[in-house]
Amino acid sequence: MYDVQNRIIRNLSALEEHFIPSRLLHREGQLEAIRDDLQPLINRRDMRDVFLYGRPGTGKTCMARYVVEELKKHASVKSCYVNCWHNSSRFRVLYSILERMGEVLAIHRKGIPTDELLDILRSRLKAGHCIVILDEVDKLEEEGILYDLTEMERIGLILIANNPEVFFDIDARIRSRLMAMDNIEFPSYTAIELADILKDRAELGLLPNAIEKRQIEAIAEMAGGDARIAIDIMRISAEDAESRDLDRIGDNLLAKALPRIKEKDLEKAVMALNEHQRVLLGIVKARQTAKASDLYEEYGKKVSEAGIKAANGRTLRKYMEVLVGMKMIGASGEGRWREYSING
DNA sequence: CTTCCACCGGAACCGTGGGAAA
DNA sequence: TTTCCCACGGTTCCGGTGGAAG
Repeated sequence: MYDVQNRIIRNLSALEEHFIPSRLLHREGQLEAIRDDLQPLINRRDMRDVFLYGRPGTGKTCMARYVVEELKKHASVKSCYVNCWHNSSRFRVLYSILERMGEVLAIHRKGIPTDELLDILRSRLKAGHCIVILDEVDKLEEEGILYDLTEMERIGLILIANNPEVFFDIDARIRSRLMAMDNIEFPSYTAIELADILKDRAELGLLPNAIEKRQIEAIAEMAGGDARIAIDIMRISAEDAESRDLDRIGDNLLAKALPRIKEKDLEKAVMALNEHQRVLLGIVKARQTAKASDLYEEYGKKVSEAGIKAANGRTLRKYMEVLVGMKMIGASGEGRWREYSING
C-alpha cells in the first residue's frame, strides 16, 4: 500500500524493530570480526562460533541478522533465529530450530523425546550448514543445549546476551566452549553515533522536513545509548504527528514518547505474568519494599480474599525469581532476611 | 556455643494435556 | 477407542544459611 497522503511517514517498516538497514553505522570493527568468523562457510567449512554481548539496543541482534543475510548471498547455508526468552528449554530450542528449517511436518508429534529432535537435526545438517542465532541466551534454563549444539558438525552459532556473565556458574565444559568462541563486545552508542543512525532511518522512514536535525540530536540525547529506544521515540512521535495531521513532528510529541515507551514495555511485561505473579508484584509496588515474610503473608491474605487457591511456597519463590529476573523487582539480602523492592 | 527459625533454591517427582500407535 | 509416550508447570522434599534465642 502506498502512503500517498501521508505527511510525516514515508515507510513505517524502516522505523520498526525488525528492520535490517543496508548499512550498520559505527559497528565496523564488529562487522569485520564476524565476517571473518563466518568466512569458512563460503568454502563449506565450519565457521567459528561467536558470542555477541552488550547492553540492550547496541545493535547485536540487528548485526547478527545482517551478517547472516549478507553471507547467504555468497554461500548456500540455512539459518534460523531463536529467542531463548520464549524458548528456554532444550526441547523448545531444538523444536524452534527444526521448525525454522522447515521440518514442522515431520515432527508434528508432540510426544517426541528431545534426543530424537537432536537426531533429526543431525541428519538434516548432512545436507548443508546452518547458522543458528540464539538471542537472549542468558535466559536459557537448560544450558546443556549449548553443549549439544557446539559439538554438532555443520552448525554455526551466534549467541547473543546482555552481559558476558553468562559464563559464570555454568557447567565447566560448556563454559570452556563459550570461552573458545569469538567474544565480541557491543558498547553503548554515544549520542553522536545514535544521531547518525537516526538520520539514516529518518531518510528512509520519514518524508523530507518531517523532523529537524536539532530534534534528531535531542532524541539521541534522550535515548541513553540505546538505539531501540531512540528509533522507537522517533517512530512513536511520527505516528503521533501523523494521526494529528501535522506536517512536522512537534517538540512536545518527542517529550511524550519516552514515557510512553516505558509504559508500553511495562504493560507488555505485566501481560505475560500469571495472576499469582501479578499479586506479588502489586504488593511490592504498593509497599515499595517488602520483607519476604511480610510479602508471603500478605499474598496469602490477598489471594484468599480474591478466592484464588494459594500457590505453594516453593512456587512463590520461583515466581519471585522470575520477577527479579525480569528486573521488575529488585532483591537484596539472603534467606529470611531477603527484602524485595521496586526498581527505579 | 548450640539450637531454633524461616526462607532460599536444587532436585526428584507428579498430574496434566496432547499427539500417535495399537 | 484405548494405551502409551512425552514435555511442562507446579509440588514435595530437603539440605543450606545465618541471625536470634536459649
